[in-house]
Amino acid sequence: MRDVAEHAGVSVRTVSNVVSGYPHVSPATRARVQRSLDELGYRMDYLARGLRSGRTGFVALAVPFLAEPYFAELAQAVVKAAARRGVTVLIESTGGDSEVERRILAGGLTNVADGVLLSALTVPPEAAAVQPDFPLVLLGEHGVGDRLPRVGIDNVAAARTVVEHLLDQGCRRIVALGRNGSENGRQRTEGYRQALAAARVRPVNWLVVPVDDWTRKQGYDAVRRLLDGSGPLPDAVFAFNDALAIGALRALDASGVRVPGEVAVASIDDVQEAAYAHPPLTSIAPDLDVIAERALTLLEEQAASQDAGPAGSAPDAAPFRLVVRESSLRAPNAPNVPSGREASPRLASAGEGGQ
Amino acid sequence: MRDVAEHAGVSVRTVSNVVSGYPHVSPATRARVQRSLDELGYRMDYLARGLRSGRTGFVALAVPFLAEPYFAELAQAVVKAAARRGVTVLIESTGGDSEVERRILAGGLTNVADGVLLSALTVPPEAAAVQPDFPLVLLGEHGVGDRLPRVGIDNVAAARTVVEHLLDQGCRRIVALGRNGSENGRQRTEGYRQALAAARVRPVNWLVVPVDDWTRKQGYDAVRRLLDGSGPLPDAVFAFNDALAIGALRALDASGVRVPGEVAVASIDDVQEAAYAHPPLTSIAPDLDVIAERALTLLEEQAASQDAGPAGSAPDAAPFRLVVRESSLRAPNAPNVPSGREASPRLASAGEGGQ
DNA sequence: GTGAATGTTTGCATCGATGCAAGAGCGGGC
DNA sequence: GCCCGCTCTTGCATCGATGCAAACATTCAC
Repeated sequence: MRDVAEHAGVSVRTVSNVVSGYPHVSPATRARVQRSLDELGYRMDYLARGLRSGRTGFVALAVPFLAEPYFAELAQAVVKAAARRGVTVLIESTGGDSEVERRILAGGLTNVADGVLLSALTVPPEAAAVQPDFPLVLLGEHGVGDRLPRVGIDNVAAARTVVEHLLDQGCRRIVALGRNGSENGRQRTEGYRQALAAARVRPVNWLVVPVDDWTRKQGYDAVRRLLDGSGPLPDAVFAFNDALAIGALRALDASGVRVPGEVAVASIDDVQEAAYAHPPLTSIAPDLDVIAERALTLLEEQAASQDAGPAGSAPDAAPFRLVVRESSLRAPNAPNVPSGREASPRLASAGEGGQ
Repeated sequence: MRDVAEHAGVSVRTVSNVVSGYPHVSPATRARVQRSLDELGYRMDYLARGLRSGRTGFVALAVPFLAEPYFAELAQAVVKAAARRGVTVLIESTGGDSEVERRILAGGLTNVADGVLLSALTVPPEAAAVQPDFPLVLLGEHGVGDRLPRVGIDNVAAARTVVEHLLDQGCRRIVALGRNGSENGRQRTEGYRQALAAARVRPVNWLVVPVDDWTRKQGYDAVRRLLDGSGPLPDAVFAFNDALAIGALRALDASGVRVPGEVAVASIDDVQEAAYAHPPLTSIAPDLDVIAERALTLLEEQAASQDAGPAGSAPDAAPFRLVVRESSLRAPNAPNVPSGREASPRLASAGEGGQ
């Protein structure tokens, strides 16, 4: 910048004024500086700006596994929303390592980012208890410390919606696939329970199958074990996310079980892959755009407020929709076409998120 | 840091020495400073360090679409490799916008990252012509400016390997699905041509189907059109990436065409989804770990060399493997199990990358 | 006891930008 | 003719860390 100033014959400060769009610069000077800027190929050093001004224009997003489609699509939505605000997203993949997550909660990304969005598998309670001194919003995870602001769908309601749909299809022996140590898993189990209880399903038909993590492989293995077991077959599988459902579908197919004829399948996430599954997968579609938008807004509000740290959480949940596809239709007369979010509007009933 | 220095009764410089692990600090002092560090909850300001030292510890990775599984898995591999070196990855999603890519090539991420990894859909020739003044490595894209260093598989060889495999299975009317404006598309088409020519397939059976982009939807639509057309059915589809293949599989299934019985399908990428497709998809698996590792090494070398900019490219290609699954086996006697990379070693023949 | 060698600590300048407030130039009102 | 107010431009200090080299302390050899 000093070079540019010399080249244009003005002070460093004036160059800064031109670059940052300060209004009181004469057109002549502005033009001359601009020319020098171009000629010398000046590039702003964002670090220096960040150091002086305290704001970097970065927002950090930490997710457990970038290669998991749900998180990739979430990241994409955040990047898109951030671009609209002129903000660059710095993505970090924690690998689900709670040590890394702890480090982030402890402020490991402060100074380099104006705010942090954390999508943790499980927020350790003791970490959730402390009040961070930087803008922070949790994505998805919920319920542990309501002290931390959070954006996500109502997991209980989402699970209940899926199970109610399966009940509507005449299923009575529904497996809940995916309980693990996570809070999300607990809540989705709870939604499953509520739906069954409301429908007065006999307790002998309540089946909760645990898994280690929410991957295709775990879904495949769990269903394989289920089919090899001695108990009566279920007539539906409610998978806690699409990856588990995809694995379940493959296992059912491998065992020659017809879907949805013998077993209906539905889950939560509605990743792109779901519409191309075999058969196309019924799933809950969280509104990722709204989630991303709201999360960034919360960060901005925190940054603007004096105390800088996360304030009391706004507890309203993000909206979601149930996207019904062939995998859960017991009387399959729907066309066997991949139906995206807009492709089958008549089949998509509104979710109950947002309240 | 100043606060810590006062609290511990030492100079700022000594605190810096402790933090950065400078060897000549007496144990007593080190302990005292460390205690103050913990007590005051000191956090390093990476911006300031980066400003002073010129190295930030960040590497930028720009990909077109994070939500595309291939790029998500590539990003995951880069993050993992970077973590081993104590480097943090800053991921940017360009949205395939060539304007954004141009901005990155022009140095939009310099100063904030020590190096840039760019996975561009199409590198504009005029942008590839200039010599960047910062460490830069291209991922995947290839052939335009051999001046820019690049890491990726040999697309021609990969495509040839797939088509040879389909020919081995007895296929003679093979569709190449995925030509578009990209250099990658051109090269994969070339590999297809080479394989057919070597096998003396009659020109009437050479079918190249263009698409707009390499997505499931484009694959679905293109195959739909193909099946609705009047020409004789192909007996194999070689899709240029897994997304196209997944779309193709769905279209074939929707039309009641048996895979691999009537039409074999194979492609390139071997994303996790491929092993769970219906039927499990034969695909070329590029060694993403090697690609990521090599790309970071190239960045380091550039950073170490005096001229700082990318030097002449090391033109050796990254290794890949052909992972054979059910979708391409004309006599399907393989178990209908999702076979991951390690799951079916006997079926996986070595690729010819790396030479 | 003296000088050298090694080990430990410190001060100062600096990276590149911006916040702040003052200085320079100029036209108009009374 | 003087002062006020406005526009445009500038100098200086500063953000938080590190490079450099000097200063100080301690030990050792002769």
